[in-house]
Amino acid sequence: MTDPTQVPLARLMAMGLRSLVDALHERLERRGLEVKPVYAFVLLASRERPLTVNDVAELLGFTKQAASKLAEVMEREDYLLRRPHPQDARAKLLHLAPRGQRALRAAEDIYVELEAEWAEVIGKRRLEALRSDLNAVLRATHGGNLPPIRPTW
Amino acid sequence: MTDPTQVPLARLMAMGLRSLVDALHERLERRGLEVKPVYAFVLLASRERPLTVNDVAELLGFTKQAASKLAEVMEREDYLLRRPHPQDARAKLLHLAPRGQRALRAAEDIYVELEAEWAEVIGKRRLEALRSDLNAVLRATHGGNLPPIRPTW
DNA sequence: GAATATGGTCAACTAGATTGACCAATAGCC
DNA sequence: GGCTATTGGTCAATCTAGTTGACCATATTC
Repeated sequence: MTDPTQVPLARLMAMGLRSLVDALHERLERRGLEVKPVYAFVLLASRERPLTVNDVAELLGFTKQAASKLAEVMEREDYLLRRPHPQDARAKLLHLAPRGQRALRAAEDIYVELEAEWAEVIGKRRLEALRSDLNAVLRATHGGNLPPIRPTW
Repeated sequence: MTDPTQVPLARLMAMGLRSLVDALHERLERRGLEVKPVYAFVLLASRERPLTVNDVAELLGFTKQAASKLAEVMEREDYLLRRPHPQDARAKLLHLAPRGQRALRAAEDIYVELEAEWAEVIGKRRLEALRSDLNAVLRATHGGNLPPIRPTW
């Protein structure tokens, strides 16, 4: 059975998140990039294609108003560029601006570093297992989708 | 090498956390316990011995003022009981009040359920691996200790 | 026993979210 | 076609969970 005095699973997740986010942003800052944690999630999710404001709201798990504000700030700070959606005149696509591109590449670099450091402790195989297991569990418990990022606190 | 288009590790952690916290609190609420996520972490950490206000601050990763406020609210809502520390007249020990005891037991029950559900997807062995791998990585990257719980956002 | 550090609280403030009202454009439907 | 409902986005006001800063009482150090 599960030992009830173990560290709770949610706490492990929380600490893992905290640890990764802190390390990422420490190293981003050393490269002169002072982005807030939430920026990095948005940039990383914009790799394949530009997101809409609503995509951001869903991704992060907050209201579209809050997502709209965030997009505005990130545009003002030159991470994003709001441009009209070619197919839908209501929507806007959040393209990566030059600084956003740079921050994204830096974040990707740093993730490679961080994952290497994790692999040094538990090994490459176990790290990949961790990744794929989490993916599997999350999709299984959320009808094939991924849940929002922001923790309910 | 690491596929750069994969879901970022921090995002997996964030979603895992979110998923567990949401599920826990949904089920706590169904049992008539309307606690905030942060309460559960404090209660679970109080299992072995009562914490001080400063312990709570360290555990969660915020200021002692904020921890003090939290303790006050949790006392007012009958989850905790602030009592003088027998060895140190400055400090207070946060004992579990009756409702806190109940909430703690409920949370433990629900964690058993949730972990069983995760195990259904990835298996018991992999779940234990996940737990021990996270533990190992966190301790290794934090000088043997565990980092705070609250994500920097 | 003086100086410093630690545990805790009070008060004022702030950042980052929320709710609610609203407009413009699209989609569904008869 | 044209009416209605839905969707994408923003503005404004508000709320809340945290912060910073000042402070007191007790412990610790030398």
